[in-house]
Amino acid sequence: MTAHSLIRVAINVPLRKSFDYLPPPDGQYAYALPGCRVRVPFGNKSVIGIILEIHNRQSDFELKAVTELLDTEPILDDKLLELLNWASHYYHHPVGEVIAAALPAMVRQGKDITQETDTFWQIKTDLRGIEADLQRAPKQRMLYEIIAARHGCYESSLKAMFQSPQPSLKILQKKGLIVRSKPTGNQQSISIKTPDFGLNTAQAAALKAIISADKTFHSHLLYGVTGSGKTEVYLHASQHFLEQGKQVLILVPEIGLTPQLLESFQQRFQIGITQLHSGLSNGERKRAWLDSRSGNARIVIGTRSAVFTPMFNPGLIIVDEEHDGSFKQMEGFRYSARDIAIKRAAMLNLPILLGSATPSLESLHNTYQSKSRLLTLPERAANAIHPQIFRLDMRNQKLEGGLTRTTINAITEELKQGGQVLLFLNRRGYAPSLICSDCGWVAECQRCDIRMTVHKRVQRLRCHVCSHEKPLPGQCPNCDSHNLINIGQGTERLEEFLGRRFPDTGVLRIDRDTTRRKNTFEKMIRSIRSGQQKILLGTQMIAKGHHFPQVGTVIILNADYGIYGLDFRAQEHMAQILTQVAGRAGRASKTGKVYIQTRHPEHPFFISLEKLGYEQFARELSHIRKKTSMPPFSYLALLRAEANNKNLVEKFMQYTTNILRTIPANGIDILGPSMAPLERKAGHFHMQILINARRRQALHHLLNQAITQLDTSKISRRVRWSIDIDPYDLY
DNA sequence: AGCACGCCGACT
DNA sequence: GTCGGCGTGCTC
Repeated sequence: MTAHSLIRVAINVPLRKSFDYLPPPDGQYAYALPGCRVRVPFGNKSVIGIILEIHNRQSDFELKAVTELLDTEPILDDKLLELLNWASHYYHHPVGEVIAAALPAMVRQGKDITQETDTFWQIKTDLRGIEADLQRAPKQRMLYEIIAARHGCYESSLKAMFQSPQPSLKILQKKGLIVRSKPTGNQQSISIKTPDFGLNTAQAAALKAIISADKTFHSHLLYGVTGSGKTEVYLHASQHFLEQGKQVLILVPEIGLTPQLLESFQQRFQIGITQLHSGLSNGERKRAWLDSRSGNARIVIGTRSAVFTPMFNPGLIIVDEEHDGSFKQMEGFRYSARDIAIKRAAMLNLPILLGSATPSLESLHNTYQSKSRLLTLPERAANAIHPQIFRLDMRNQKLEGGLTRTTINAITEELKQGGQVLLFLNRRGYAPSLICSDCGWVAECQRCDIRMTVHKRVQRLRCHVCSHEKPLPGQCPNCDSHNLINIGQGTERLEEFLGRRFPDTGVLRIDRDTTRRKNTFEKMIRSIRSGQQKILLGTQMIAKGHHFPQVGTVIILNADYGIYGLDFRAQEHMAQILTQVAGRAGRASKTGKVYIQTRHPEHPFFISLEKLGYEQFARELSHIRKKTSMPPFSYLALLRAEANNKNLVEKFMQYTTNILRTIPANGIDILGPSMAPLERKAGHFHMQILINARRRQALHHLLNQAITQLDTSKISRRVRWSIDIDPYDLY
């Protein structure tokens, strides 16, 4: 480093640039490296930034000096920094904000990250003779056994495996069974608890493909229906890398919805497993982050933002339920954790495993293009009995509680046989609209262009867009009539109806309203498995990856979204939901039944999906996308803008469109500007421009130029605008 | 974003 | 007279 070196710093502000500083005044300078945190003067305050680069280029600014260097070694290694830089460019999002998204709050705020001294526990006495002591204390016994099996263990690893191990450890220490000590060095060796399950031919082939080139980038799409044994492949593949002393990163859509995956890993590997998800406190998140970074945690399982977790020695990345929309961040820095995971694997030269029973068209397309390898797990023989599917015409039918006669008979029949019934309705609340039968008044949100949903139990009207709510009126606010009627079906109303219609049967509703409190979802899942409730109903939540072995009949109430849906992904989504939900029906012993209520029973959508099965149907959808030049055959960017003044948004959008149209570009369609499908949201007017490009390169080139102009324009400061690369939906 | 500066309206 | 509204500019 020369004396002229400047320090380029990323700061968490929405500006698409970084800032140069002079080295800190004292000898800390020598340690200043990319990836270290610094405290710097910024405007008239002091903020934390991350060093991006040390360089000796000229600067046009009157530079200030770094106040303080906070780390003596980088907290983000070069590879991770490179990934974050790439993401910043790819998503056209300010680096400072991208880096901020990758750091736990405490690290971002400049808190000390030296790991608090981690107690290392070892076995002092053999269990012989005192077994009785631990007979009544299963937790202590488990802790003891883990410490014994691993020849000693860090307390932090135990914390990652158990709720709060400290009290039990104290007691074990008092009993003289364990002792604090120095690490012996071989605690990294893994212990595999559950005996190895054999793999079937397809699983073994998949495993072989994954580990055959275990030190180079390869993308694998593991395609298999629920129960085909994907988890077993994850476990074996992980084992291969763990045995080499490497770490495994596992991304899941929502940790609360996939507790079995975590359980499987915890049961199989007596090794540091750490979780990263929204339910953690700031302290816990920092701890998990540090454990992954130090290599103390060997398996890291987390949601979206865990894709940025630093790792000491990464060996494999797994993305479970890769098609799931929750991997896409929908606001602020709008990234796809799945896509970034693929990029990260490529940069680190590691294999990546994407798993799904209903892969996204993008991932399937990658396999057709040989960018990814398709590993198919056929159904196990026991599950090969496909459910019977019945499409029920809702037209000209007398509906009871939104259900056709046939549907109700099907429920009665299943209950008679002692099985469970699962009803899928993607609408929470009691009824999606409230209208006055005398004057035609409709309950609408004052701040959004949408009808308010009736929530009967809490006696309130709620807006599902902006969460605005108000008391349920007793009479029409317009004409004082008492004839207010609920229109349509929500899960709450369906629950009420089913409770009345089947009074002797337990009914369980699972949606965001009934699972709001922590852990209720898991409790409900357990309760379903125990068979207490015979009728289950819920939204999307119940469609995600759970085995309910006693469910014999599945009923889908609003399948028509897949036909009417304006969104270009509507059919793909509905096909995924139908396939996943239908996969819940029936197990080895008897054929399951799936009833789909629709107004278009003869629509090709249903016929093709049923006839072709998911994979072939996905190919058909892919042809349509190709014809219409939509992803994965084109690349999209959505430029959105909002303001409380409609006029202003329109002016900004016109200005932006002019910029976009004057930049020469090949193979690019600019659609819009148009009002967003929901013109008014929470009192703000929304507009958007859709940019559809044949080539990614051209799209980025266009955006870079347009953004430069927008960033320097006055009007852009008066609206909130953002760019969404590879948007998940067009809303 | 967050903050300061600055220039016009309705208050003690 | 001045408190405060938000339009404008700037952050190395």
